[in-house]
Amino acid sequence: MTVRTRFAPSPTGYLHVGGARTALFNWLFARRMGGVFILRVEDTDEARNTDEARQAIFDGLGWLGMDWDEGPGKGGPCGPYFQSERKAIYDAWFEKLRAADRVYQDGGAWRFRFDRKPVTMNDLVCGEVTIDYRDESNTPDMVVRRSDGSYVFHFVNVVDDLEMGITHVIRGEDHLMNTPKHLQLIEAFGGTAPQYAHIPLILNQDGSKMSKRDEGAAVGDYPRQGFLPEAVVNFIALLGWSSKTDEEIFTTAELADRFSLEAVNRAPARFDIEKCRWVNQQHLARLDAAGFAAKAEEFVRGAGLPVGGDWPAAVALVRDRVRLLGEVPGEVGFLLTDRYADDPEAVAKVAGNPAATGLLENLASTLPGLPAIADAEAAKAVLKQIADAAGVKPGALMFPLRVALSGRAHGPDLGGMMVLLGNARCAERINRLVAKL
RNA sequence: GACCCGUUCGUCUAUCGGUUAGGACUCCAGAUUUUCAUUCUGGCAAGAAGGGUUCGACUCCCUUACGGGUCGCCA
Repeated sequence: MTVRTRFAPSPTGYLHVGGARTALFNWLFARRMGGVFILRVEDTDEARNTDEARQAIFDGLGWLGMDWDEGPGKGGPCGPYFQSERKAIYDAWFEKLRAADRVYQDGGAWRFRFDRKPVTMNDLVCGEVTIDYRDESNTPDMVVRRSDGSYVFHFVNVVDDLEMGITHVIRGEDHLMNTPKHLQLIEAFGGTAPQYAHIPLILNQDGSKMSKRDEGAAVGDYPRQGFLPEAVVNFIALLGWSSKTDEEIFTTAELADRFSLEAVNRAPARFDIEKCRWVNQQHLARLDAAGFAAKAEEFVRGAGLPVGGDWPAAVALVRDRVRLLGEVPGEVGFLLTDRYADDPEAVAKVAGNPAATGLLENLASTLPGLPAIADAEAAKAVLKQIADAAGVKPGALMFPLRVALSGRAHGPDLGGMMVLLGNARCAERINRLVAKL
């Protein structure tokens, strides 16, 4: 029997990291088992559904690289995959319940009559859990159909899992107490229950429940900041799952190769955006030069910077200085354009050092007459020559020069900067700074 | 409140009765670097508490505490 899993979000907000991780575990499990991953949109709450939310789900899953085998835009033998289009199916299943006298009307709504007995589930993550339905006060008969004729979550969720042949339901722990209800419905239908795996929730750094407003909560925010989808997938996989080895950086394919429900933890995990950034840096570091440049280019252009001929060299010079691609424009800007802002603090520091001006002037007047600086070694030689002439160490010239060339106190290798900028441009920038001193 | 699930460094985690309790993020120190970043080396830091069971418990059992979840004509 082939494994069939599903992600069944309701389009009522943005795609949340918690939801993304639920989707990921379903996707990973299906891929690992050579099964089928289904996307089903649970849009039964007309009042709260929005088109933006629906689109956010598609965009988010697409960006993260989770492709679905059946679902919206893809079709499949169990469609339609929007619950809002499955009314006839639900009506038919509801009739079964009525014929079996398992529902009764209450205030216009229909309630499902629970079997008053202990219900035991065997959860793949939580183990054996029993809820006693003899205690009616704790387990009142549930509404399955509203007075307006529409069906509630429990009903449609169970019907669709049955209709779609779902073999494994992997969902958040907030559904654990719903499972015996679903088991009772399945029994009433005479169906075969899927296996359940309830995964722990994701909490904020402070242990509170993660909500949509918290930092890092919205999957849609990640692309803009320059996270790589594989890095985000890697990081959220590590929230509640472990490879049981010391390795933690995995490609999505590697995760799909190693994933198992047995290795899923039972305790909720806190979300640490710092570590997420570190994971992103690790994935960035694994990109080859061309790959990194291509991804960075998008952000650099987005920041309104020109991507010129020296772009590959410029990006190579700064690539290991960033954890997010969104940081690249700020790092390379001065290499791509002459129009960048000087850091007033850095300039003030240079101005406070009287010896710096003379050094810079000497360098600026020497540079144009020199052959083009070919590499960092050559650059150092030039600086040493100027410094020696003034009887100081090269270090005395380096900070002022860095500020002159980049407008900032910190940056990439100074020699590399000089090579990229060229003698003439270096001289211009030095003169420009000297004029400000 | 009732009913469930959980509890190892600040955080993510390894350990499936016998370990100096390991790794990673963060932080600190050192090396490299003109600077910052990167990289490398080293360091700080944990079994919630109390009872059992056992030759031996982080690991099994019980109690308490704490955390989370669920108790809708939301999903």
